[in-house]
Amino acid sequence: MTTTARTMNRADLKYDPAEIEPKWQGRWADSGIYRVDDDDPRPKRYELTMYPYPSGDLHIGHWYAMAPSDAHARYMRMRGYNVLHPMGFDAFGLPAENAAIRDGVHPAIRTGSNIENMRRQLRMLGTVYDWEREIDTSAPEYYRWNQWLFLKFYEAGLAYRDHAPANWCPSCNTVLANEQVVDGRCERCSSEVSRRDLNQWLFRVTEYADELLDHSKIDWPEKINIMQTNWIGRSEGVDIEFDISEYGLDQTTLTTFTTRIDTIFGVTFVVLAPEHPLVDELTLPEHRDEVESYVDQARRQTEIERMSTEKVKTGVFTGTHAVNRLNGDRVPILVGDYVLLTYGTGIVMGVPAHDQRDFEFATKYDLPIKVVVAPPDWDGGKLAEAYVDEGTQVNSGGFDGLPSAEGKERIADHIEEQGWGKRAVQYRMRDWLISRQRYWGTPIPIVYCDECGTVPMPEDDLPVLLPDDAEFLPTGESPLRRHEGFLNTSCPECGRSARRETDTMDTFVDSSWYQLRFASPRYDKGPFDLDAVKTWNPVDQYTGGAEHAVMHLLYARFFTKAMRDLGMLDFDEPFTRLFNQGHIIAEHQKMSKSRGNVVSPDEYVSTVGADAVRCYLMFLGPWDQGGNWSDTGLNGMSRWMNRVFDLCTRESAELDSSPVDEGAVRDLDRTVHKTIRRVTEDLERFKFNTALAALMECSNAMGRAWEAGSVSSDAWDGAVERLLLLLAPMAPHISEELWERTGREFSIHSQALPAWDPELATDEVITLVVQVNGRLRDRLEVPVSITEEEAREAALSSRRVAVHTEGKRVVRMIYVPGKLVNVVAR
RNA sequence: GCCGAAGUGGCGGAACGGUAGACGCGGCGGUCUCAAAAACCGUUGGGAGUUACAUCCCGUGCCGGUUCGAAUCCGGCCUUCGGCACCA
Repeated sequence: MTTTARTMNRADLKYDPAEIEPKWQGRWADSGIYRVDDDDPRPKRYELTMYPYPSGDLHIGHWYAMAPSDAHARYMRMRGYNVLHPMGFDAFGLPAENAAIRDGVHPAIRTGSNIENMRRQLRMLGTVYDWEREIDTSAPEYYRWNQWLFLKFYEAGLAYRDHAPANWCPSCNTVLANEQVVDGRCERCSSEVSRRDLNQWLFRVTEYADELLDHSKIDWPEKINIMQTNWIGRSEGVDIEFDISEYGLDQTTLTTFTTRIDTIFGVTFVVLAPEHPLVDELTLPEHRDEVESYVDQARRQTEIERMSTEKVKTGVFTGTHAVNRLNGDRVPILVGDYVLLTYGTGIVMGVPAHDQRDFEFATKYDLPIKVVVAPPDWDGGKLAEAYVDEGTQVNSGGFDGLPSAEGKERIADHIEEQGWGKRAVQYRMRDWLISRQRYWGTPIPIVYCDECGTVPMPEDDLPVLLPDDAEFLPTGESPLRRHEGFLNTSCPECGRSARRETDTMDTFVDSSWYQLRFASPRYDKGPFDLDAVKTWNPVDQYTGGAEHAVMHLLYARFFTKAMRDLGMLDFDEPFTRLFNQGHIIAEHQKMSKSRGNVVSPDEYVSTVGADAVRCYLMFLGPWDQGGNWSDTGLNGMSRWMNRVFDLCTRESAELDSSPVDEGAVRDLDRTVHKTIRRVTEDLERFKFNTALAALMECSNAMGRAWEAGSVSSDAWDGAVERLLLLLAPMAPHISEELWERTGREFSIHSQALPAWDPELATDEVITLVVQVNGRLRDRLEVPVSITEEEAREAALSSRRVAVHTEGKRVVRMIYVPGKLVNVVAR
C-alpha cells in the first residue's frame, strides 16, 4: 500500500467501536449464527448465567455477571460445542408492584418496558444469546407451569397449607420468608420486619433435607456447599418428654428436643416459647397477669429482636411444673422469648450447668445449677460458668461414672426402652413458605369451597390468569383479594360459588425450574419437552453471585429432586458445575443508588465500546474475587483495543521487503503458541484476567517484532490470525471486524480455537536459576535440553556462586529440571 | 460468638513449594507540538553502594515452625470482607 492510499483511508484505519459494534450485532442477528439447534450434531453444552430481575437498567454488576460468562460460552463454541447459553427475565416481584402503587403504572407495562431496555443493553454488550429462547416468567405461557407444578406437588403432599407465624414487612405489606429477612429487615425495602400469623402455602423442603446435604454429585465451590450445609443445620438428638399429667390437660407431656441428652439429669427448668399453644393452659391464675403481659410484649418484638445476643435473656414463671421422669425432679415451667416456636418443639429444657445461656438464665432467676457431667478435675464445687465439654456422668442415677459420650447413648437407649422419648433429627431449615399476599406473581391455583373445602384447579383450567384490571392502592391488602371478578368463582367439583386463593407464589418458584424451560421455551404441552430436557439438562455450567448460595440454589435443587421423584426427570441435580463470581464495587464501596456510585454501562459503551468494557471487567481481577471498577483502568483497556486494531490493520506485505531473521520468526511463533496455550487454559478455568494479560504480552511482542522488521509476512499474518481468534470470546466485535478486514470469511465466531504445538509452546532457551542456600545468586541462559550434570557444572562455574560458597563446603545440590539449581553450602 | 474467604509496590493485581511484583493503571523522563491533549518510546518496590558498572541488604498483615528453598505448607495471633446466629 502506498503512502497516498494509506492517507486516503486513514479514517477507515481508526478503531471506531461506535460504528463497528452495532454493525456486527445486526449482522449476527440477521445471519442467525447464534441460533441454537437441538439437532446440531456437535456435542452439547449448556452454560447458564443466573437470569436478572428486570429492574429497568442493566448496571455494571449485571455486566460483571454476564460478560465473562458470555466469553466462556463463546470459548466453548470455539472448542466445537453446540452451546446453549440462554437469557431470560425473572419478571415477577415486589418492586414492579410497589412502583405500581407509587405511580399507577401497571406492573406488566413497567416490566415489559424494563425488559425491552435490558434486552437492548444485553444486545449492546455483544452477547451470544439466542433470543428466540428468551423466557419471561410473568407471561402466562410460563407461569401456568408454575401452577401445574404446584398441583403436582400438592397431589404428592409436597405442598400444604398451614397456619404459621410469618415475617411481616410493614412497608412492602407482604410476608417474607425467613430466608428473605436480612438483619431483621426486609431484603428488598429494608424495613424492620415483625411477625404475624397467617394461613399460607408451604413446600415441604425439609422432606429432602438429608438429600440436600449430599453434594457428592455436583462440582460446586466448597464454600457454597458449606453454606448450604450450615443452612440446613442438621442435628441429631433426642425428643424427650416431661410429665405434666398432674394438670389434667389433654396433653400429658411436654416434648423437648436436645442434643445433650447426657445432661438430662441436670435439668432444673423448662422454657416454652411465648407463642406456644400450651402457655395459656399451663399458666396458673396467680401468674396469669405477669405471663400474659410478657407474652404480649414478646409478640410485639420481631424475631430478630428476640434473637439478639445483645439482649439479656428473660423469662417468667407460669406457676406449673414438669416432671423429669429420669429422676422424678419437679422443675418449674417458664416462658422465655429466647425460645422460638419455629425451631424444634418450641420447648427447651434448661440445663444451666452445661449450657452457657441456661447458666446465665438460672443465675439471673436464682434457679438451681446441678452438675451432671463432671469436668476432668472437678472438685465438686460450684461452677464459674457452664461446662459444655465432655466429662464423666455424675448425679445421673445408674449412669454415674460413664464418660458422657457413652452416657449420651446409654441414656438415649434407656429413654427409648421406657417409652419416654426417642432419638430424633432436627433441621434448622424450615419448610419453604411460598405464599405472597401480592398481585405480581403466579396465582396459586386453589379454590376454597364451603362444601368441598380446599379444591385444586383442574389442570385443563390452567392457567389461572392474573386479572389485568386490578387496582393498586397503598392499603397493603392484596389487589387480588379486592378483585371481585378474580375472587369469586365456582367450585370445580360441585359447581357452587367458591373463592379463589388470592395469594401468589414466591418468585423463587419461577427460578427453581427455569433452567429446564430454556430447553424448550415455547413448548405448550407441559413445563418442558422431555426430549429437549434430556438433550440439554442438567446445566453443565452455572454462574452467578454467591448471594444465592442458600435460597435459590437450594430451592432449585429441591425442585429437581421432587420432580425426579414425581417421574418427570431422571437426574438428581439441576446444575452440575457452579462458579460464583465476586462482587464488583466502585471506589471501594459496594455500588448502590444511595451512594450515587452506580456505574451505568451505556455511556461507557458509547465512548470506548462494549468490547473494552467487557474486557476491562474481565481484566480487573480474578472473577471469583470481584473487583474495583475504575475509569482509568477502563481507559487502559481502551488503549489496548486501539493498539490491537492498529497492529492488525498493518499491511503485512510491507514486511516482505525487509530482511527476514529466522530466529525472530521462530521467537514470534513461540510467543504465539505459548499465548494459545495460556489463553486456552485460562479461559477454561474462568481466569480471564491472566488470559488477557497473556494476549497483551503477545501483542507487545508482535509490536516489537514489527518495529524490528525482522519477521516474514507469513509469520506476521499467522500471529494476527491467532491473536484475533483468541481474543474473539472476550471481545467479539473488534475481532470480527479485524477478521473481515484481514480478508477472512464471516464469522470468526464460527471458527475453531487455534491449537498449540507443545513443542513450540515451550522455550528453546531457559533461564536457569542458581541459588546458594536457597538465595538467588545467578541466572544462566541455557538450552532447554540441558542435562542435570551440565546444569550442576554451569552452576558451580558461576563466579557469583563462587563468591557465596567461598570458604564453605558444598554439601549437596538440588536440581529442578529446566528451572533451578540450589547449591547447599555449609 | 460461629462459619467461610482474603491480607503482596502509590493502585488493581501476577506467581505448579523454586527468579516475588507478570499484565494494566498511576507517576517520572523523553519524542511529536507554538503549547497542550492524544499517541508513541524509556523508566518505576525500599535501602546501601559505585563517576558509571558491579554488587549487597530488606521486603508478600504479625510471631513461630517444617524445608536445601515458603507469598504458597503447618501452629498461634491481628485485621478486613461476606454469611449465619439465643438452634436448645
